[in-house]
Parts: sequence; C-alpha cells; structure tokens
Amino acid sequence: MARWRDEHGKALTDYERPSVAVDTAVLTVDGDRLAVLVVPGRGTRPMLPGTFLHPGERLRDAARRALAGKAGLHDVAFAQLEMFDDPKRDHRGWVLSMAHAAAVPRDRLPADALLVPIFEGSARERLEYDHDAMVRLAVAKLRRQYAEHVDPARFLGETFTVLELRRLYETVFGRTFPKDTFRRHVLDGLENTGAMSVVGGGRPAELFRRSGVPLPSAAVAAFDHNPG
Amino acid sequence: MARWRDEHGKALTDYERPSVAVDTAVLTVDGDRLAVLVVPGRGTRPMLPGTFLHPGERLRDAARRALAGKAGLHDVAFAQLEMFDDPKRDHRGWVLSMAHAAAVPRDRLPADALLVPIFEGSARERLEYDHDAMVRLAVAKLRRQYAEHVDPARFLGETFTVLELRRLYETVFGRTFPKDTFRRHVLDGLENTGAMSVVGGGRPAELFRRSGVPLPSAAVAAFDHNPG
DNA sequence: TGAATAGTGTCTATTAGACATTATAAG
DNA sequence: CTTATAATGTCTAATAGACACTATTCA
Repeated sequence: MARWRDEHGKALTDYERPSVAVDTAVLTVDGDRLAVLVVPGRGTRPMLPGTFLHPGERLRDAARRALAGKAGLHDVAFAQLEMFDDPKRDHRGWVLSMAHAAAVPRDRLPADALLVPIFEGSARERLEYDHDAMVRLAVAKLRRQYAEHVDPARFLGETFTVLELRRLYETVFGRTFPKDTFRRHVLDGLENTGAMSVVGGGRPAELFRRSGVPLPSAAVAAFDHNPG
Repeated sequence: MARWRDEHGKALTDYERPSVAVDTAVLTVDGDRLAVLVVPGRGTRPMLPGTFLHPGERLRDAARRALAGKAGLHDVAFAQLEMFDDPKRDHRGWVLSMAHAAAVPRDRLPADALLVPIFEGSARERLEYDHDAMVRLAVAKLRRQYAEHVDPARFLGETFTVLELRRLYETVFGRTFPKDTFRRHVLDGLENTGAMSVVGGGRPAELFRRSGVPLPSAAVAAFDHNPG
C-alpha cells in the first residue's frame, strides 16, 4: 500500500485523495445544427456522459469506457479540455473531473441518442453540474481544430464537394462564409479525386478528399475570427 | 468517510484513488533568453516545482503553495496545461499530475533561482519525469498568449519602448521581427504615454503602455507562424 | 430554351514586407 | 558636421472580399 511524505513532510494518507472522474462533451452535426450528446441526469437537467477513473486506468480510457457503456460508441478520439476542481462541484464529495471533447458523426451515434443543440457556443439547455462550461470549451476547441484542418473529425465522408464542406463549416462556426473566398481558403487542404458528384439541377461538383495539409494561417484567422 | 458506487455499481473505495499532484513550468526572460525555473531533483536531473494536492484544495492553490514554498513566489497567475496520467509516470505509485504554466519577470524570482534555458521550444537540459513535455506545452501556451496580447505576463514594466517590446518578442518567439512591420502589428495594443525614453545616442523613443486591446488576427498569424 | 449550381476571372481596397526618408538626439 | 536611433512615408506583391462571368447539368 503506497504511503509517503511530500516535500513538506505532510503525510499523504490514502483517505485524503480525491476521486477523479472524466466527463466528455461529444459534439456532432445533426442536420444543420451542432449538438452535444447528453444522458439523463438524476434531476431534470441532462448531463454529459462520464465515469470515475478506475485504478491504473488512463483518463482517455475512462472516457472511452463511459462512451462505450452509455452510448454504444467505440473508437472515439478524445482531447483533454480542462480539469474542473471546485471542491464543491459534486454534492457526493470531493470529485475532480477532467473534461474531454470528442466529435462523432451523427450516424455513428445511436438513433435515439439525446442531443442538445448548440447555440452561440453553448448548450441551449442548462446541464447538470459544471457541464455547461465543459460544452463551451469543447465547442471552442472544435472550432480551433476546424480552422486549422479540413474537417478533422470527419463529419463528412471520405469525399465531398466544396458546397458540402462549406455547409458543414457554417454549422460548426455558426456563421456564413462567402462561397468563393471559402473555396480559396480550403483548397490547400483538399485533393481533387477527379470524380464528380451526382446531383440534379446544376453543374456537377468536383469531389475532393482531405489532403491533410494544414490550412494557411490567413484561413485560420478568417475562420476563427468573428463574422464581419 | 466518503464511499459510493459509480454508475456501473463498482464500489469506489479510497485506496483505489490516485494521488493528484501539480507541477508548474514557470517561464521567465533571463537577459535575452527564455528560461524555465527548476528545482534540484532527486537524481541528476532537475525538475519542475510541484506538490501533492491537499484535501479540499484547488489545483491552482496547490500550484501557488508549491511556488511559495520552493521559490518564494507569490501572486502568480496559472494556466492549466494538461493532465499527465500515465500510471507509470511516477515510480512512487499512481500519481496524476496537472501541469501548469506561469510567467514571472526575472526580478521577481530569487537571485539564486535555478534556470534552464529554452531552446527551440524545449528545455535545453533533460528534466525529471515527463517535465520536458510540460515545458514544451508551457512555451507554446506563452507564445499563443503573446501573439494575442501585448506582453500579458508583464515581463516589461508599465511603460516601454517599441524596441524593448520587439526585443522581448524576439526572445519569447525565438526569432527576429522586422522593426517596421512589428511596430504596425503591435500598435493597436499600445497606448502612447506622451513621455519619451531617456537614452543616449539617438532620437528618444516614445514610451507606451499596454492598451489591453487584443492584437489583430493578422498580427496573431504573423507572430504564431514560423519565421519566413 | 431556361433554371440551377459549380467554378473561375476580375476589380478594388487593404496590407505585409522591403526600402527609403525624415526626425531628434549625442559627440 | 557625423553617427545613431526612432518614426514614418512609399513602393510592390499578395490577397480578401465583392461581383460578374463562364461552364455544365436537368427539365
């Protein structure tokens, strides 16, 4: 049983340790709205899926476990957001929670998943605990990622048209983008497949795939900055 | 004594909980070099100041306590970086560590503080544990902050010339900036005091203070992007 | 043919970066 | 005067954003 003294000579006994939890804001694009996956809370407010860290487990594995159990989700990539450490944040006791972000295409979520829409960077509905703040951080992180790379969360399939990509970006950033400027901004991050989209009513659009090349810093600034 | 079950019915007993620590990368500008504050390690490698989280304590308060004790430092602002959670990262047992970043002017550090210079975003010397990675994150965070605001850590005094500010930015970013372009980039974040610097050998420079206005996104891109 | 959508060319205002010029000090 | 540094003006190439035009499909 581990027991030692820290550099001040204070004995660190086991019963003084906090519980460590993880909570995950899973963002998705539902139609033309950004939304966050929630689970029913104990009261009226929904909450983010989460769990306690098991002995020897890594945080991302705990987050993975929580999503597998509560949402039937597998192979999700996580990003750490922030450790929420208010000693009074959980009525059950001293629980630190590491907030995580993930982004998953709608069709990989269960059809009956509970989704709360995002409006102006926040969940439209009040969530349990400090989960509202977690959602805000997750949205900000998603936007930063989308400003730097083309659809890194793969909300779209392997190939897509510039129009589909622009609609996606308008959903993620909650604003519109001019079509010609947008095209020039993202073109560096795209690779033309040669194939054409089969649509009706107009000239067929070129199908692109992600090239993996980061978007130029000018594009990053244009996306991340507010409409104007 | 706290004890409850998580959502899977698994009993969470205290002895299954990790110890939680904080480590802080305190960055400073020492002459014309960026450097990180370290303390002697148990072996040959130095390490970042850190401590274990005390019961009911907040992470930033633990970080504050560690710096007050080990470096006589007070009133330091912290930013969370990342939770390091490899179960094997600490030979003493299961210790999660929340890495923090801080930036403190050299003259607020003890004269005999141990400083390891930063070179190309990393400590020039190998540090204990995973503290090298923490330093890299801290440097990246500092640069992001400096790209967005004028000297937010106040390495310079209340007033300064554009030349002093440029020298500071060259130190923080480890690259040079053209003097006229730099001036135009930062001018939005400055307020002219009307006073002049008293120097010898040339036209006196105007003294500015921070205006608090964020730098334009074009400037952010110019700073954050690599030399070119 | 017209309607609809995709892709590109052009124009203008802005601006980064390079360079030159003027301004103000000391010796 | 010369020398040194600060501040600003000018020029050029790049480009964001607006707008228009051309291209390719379907009805």
